[in-house]
Amino acid sequence: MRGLSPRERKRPVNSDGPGSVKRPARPRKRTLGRATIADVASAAGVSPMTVSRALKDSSLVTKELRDRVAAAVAELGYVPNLAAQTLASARSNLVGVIIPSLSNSVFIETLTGIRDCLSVAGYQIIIGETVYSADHERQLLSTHLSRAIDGVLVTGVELDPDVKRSLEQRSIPLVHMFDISEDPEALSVGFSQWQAGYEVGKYLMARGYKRPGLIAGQLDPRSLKRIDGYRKALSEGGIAQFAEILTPEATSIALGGQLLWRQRVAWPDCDAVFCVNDDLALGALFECQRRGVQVPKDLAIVGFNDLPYAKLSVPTITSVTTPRYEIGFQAAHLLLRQMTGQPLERRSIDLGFKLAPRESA
Amino acid sequence: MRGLSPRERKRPVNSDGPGSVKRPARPRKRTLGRATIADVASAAGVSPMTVSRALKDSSLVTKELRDRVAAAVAELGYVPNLAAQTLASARSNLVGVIIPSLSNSVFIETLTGIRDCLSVAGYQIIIGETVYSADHERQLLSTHLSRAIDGVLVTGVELDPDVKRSLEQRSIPLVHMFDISEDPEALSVGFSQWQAGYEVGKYLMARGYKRPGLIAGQLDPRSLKRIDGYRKALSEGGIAQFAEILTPEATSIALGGQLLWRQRVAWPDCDAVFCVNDDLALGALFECQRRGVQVPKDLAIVGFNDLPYAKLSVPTITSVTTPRYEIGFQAAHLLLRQMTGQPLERRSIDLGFKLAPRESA
DNA sequence: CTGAAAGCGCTTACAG
DNA sequence: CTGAAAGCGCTTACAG
Repeated sequence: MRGLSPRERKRPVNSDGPGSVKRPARPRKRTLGRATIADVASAAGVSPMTVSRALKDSSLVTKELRDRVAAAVAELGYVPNLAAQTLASARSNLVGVIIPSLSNSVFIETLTGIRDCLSVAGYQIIIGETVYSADHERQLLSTHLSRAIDGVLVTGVELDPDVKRSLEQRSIPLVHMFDISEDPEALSVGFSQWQAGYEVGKYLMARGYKRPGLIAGQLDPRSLKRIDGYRKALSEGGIAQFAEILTPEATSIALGGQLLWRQRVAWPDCDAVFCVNDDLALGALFECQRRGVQVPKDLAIVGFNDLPYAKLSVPTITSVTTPRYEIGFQAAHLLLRQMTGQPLERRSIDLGFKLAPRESA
Repeated sequence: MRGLSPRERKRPVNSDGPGSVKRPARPRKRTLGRATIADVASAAGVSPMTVSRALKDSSLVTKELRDRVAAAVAELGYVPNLAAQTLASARSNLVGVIIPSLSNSVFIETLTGIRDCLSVAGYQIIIGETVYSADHERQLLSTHLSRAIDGVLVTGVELDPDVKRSLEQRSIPLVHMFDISEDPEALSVGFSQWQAGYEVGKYLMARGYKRPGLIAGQLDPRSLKRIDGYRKALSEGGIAQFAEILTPEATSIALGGQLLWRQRVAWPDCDAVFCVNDDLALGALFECQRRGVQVPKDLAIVGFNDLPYAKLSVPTITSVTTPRYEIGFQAAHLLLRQMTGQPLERRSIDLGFKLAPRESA
């Protein structure tokens, strides 16, 4: 300790003087026994502030003190208390991420992108699943607010007005993902869902399919936009009546099979189906295989998102490749710039999508 | 406010007396403008403690005050600051969950089970992905420690000794998931991975397959145990040499196809393959279909975990159903009891597994 | 049932 | 470059 007298841990001492009328409460120990910054400080023979600085930005502290601090940290197994840090600095280094569902693997890569971008900047993420419910979303945001998040990433461009207000009120930066906001003020990273649906429709028409149908579950805003774009393309191709099965049920491979068959029964003359996501498409493909419907000869199938199995199934599934990882990464990057007050080149980033023609259509 | 004089927000006032030598620092505002418990208190005409109590356990406060507090909370849009709560109470209401990977959908249901159990008890979870690396796991735990987690749920029964020590040191409850610990002290919820592999081997032998092989990626401890059990069953059936392709590569549907073919080339006489998980099995099935290998006639396929597609693919995939949701729920429940100091009926819970014979084997 | 005081473990904002 | 003081927004532990 190089002759430096270690400082005492400062705690008010109960010097109950003779003049005191009421007996003041004794100082109470409420500590957990974990090493604190004060422990490190006294072990290193410096002030807590020096420890704090050495830990944050070592360039502010001389090498000698820095080394002493490092040694003390290692020796005591000191782990900073982020609750205290958050309270004192009013920064949590926490970013809230709101996604519809973890079971929809579409969002997993996005989470990875977010994490890859944010972790190097020292941020952690807390994930909230809305389960496609606005109520849940509101609830989640409130929880996130109580954790004092520094920013939020939310799936979709539509947001509950109350939620929006409380974020603005606290000036918590927000970036939308998976779609492009119409609001010029809003930050968003994604692609045009409508356009993607439109191009699927155009593609099927161009391939010569005469009677394309559609199956969809979930019916979240993004699916609805794809459906809308798809319809537009069909109308432009002269198709007036849509052969669609829509249901609010949660999407799944199993649901794909069910919807496909309902669709077949209702419109046996359809020669193609757009499944608004790949899980539905895979389920539809399995159902066709089981029922002896040849894909694409009897029925063409198009999925959406290009999940890993789309290029591996037999036949491979025509789908739309979406930049899921990139959406997460870029959205996080944009949020980072906003949180740190850096200038933004643009407020919305359209990452596009890509139709991937394969064997099924 | 019913004639009650709202209390002033107590902040030290700069009464710089004439006797003072140095000018004391002015009190500094560092607040964010968000309503605090003190704001609610003065709006409701009560003390902060009453607000705190009304919010936590309303039975401690008279209905009248409770209502006044509720009104003030609503009016001010008060959201409690969990960082302050954590710091003051030394409880974070945060549970750390360590899983290998979010992209492996096996763990998603487990997360749901955990959340379902913990959320009603008022706990939030923070997820850490180890990416199957012990280093990452150590790092994650350290981050979780700095967030002052009240408990941890970790995948697998093996744990870095350092990590274990620092958890014990802080007496943070820990429950292992997905396997049964041999350590009688440890808490664990899962099933016997070894036994599951063993039964797959027995099943294939019983079905008359003469030359069963195996493909595996990842090679995490649980896969290795399954492999081990599988080998044991084969040995007992008189098979001395194993037709296996093992690789540490991350598991995926695509990898399943590759490994299957390598396995075929190396051992063309194999009549069955155990794929240590369903993704490998699905990839293997696709590869067979593409290569014209009939399943199960030419080659039987068994997967593991019984993911949704296993019962939907054509042919359906024989697999082992694992209680993933239940593991999460029960593990969380056990952790909850441990965290709240309730007695434990048993320290390890074997939830079992179930072989699901289907078309592929 | 209610409240005043002190403390949780950090950092901000100063001062030197 | 370093440190002493005060404060962040809650709760604990008392006292009445």
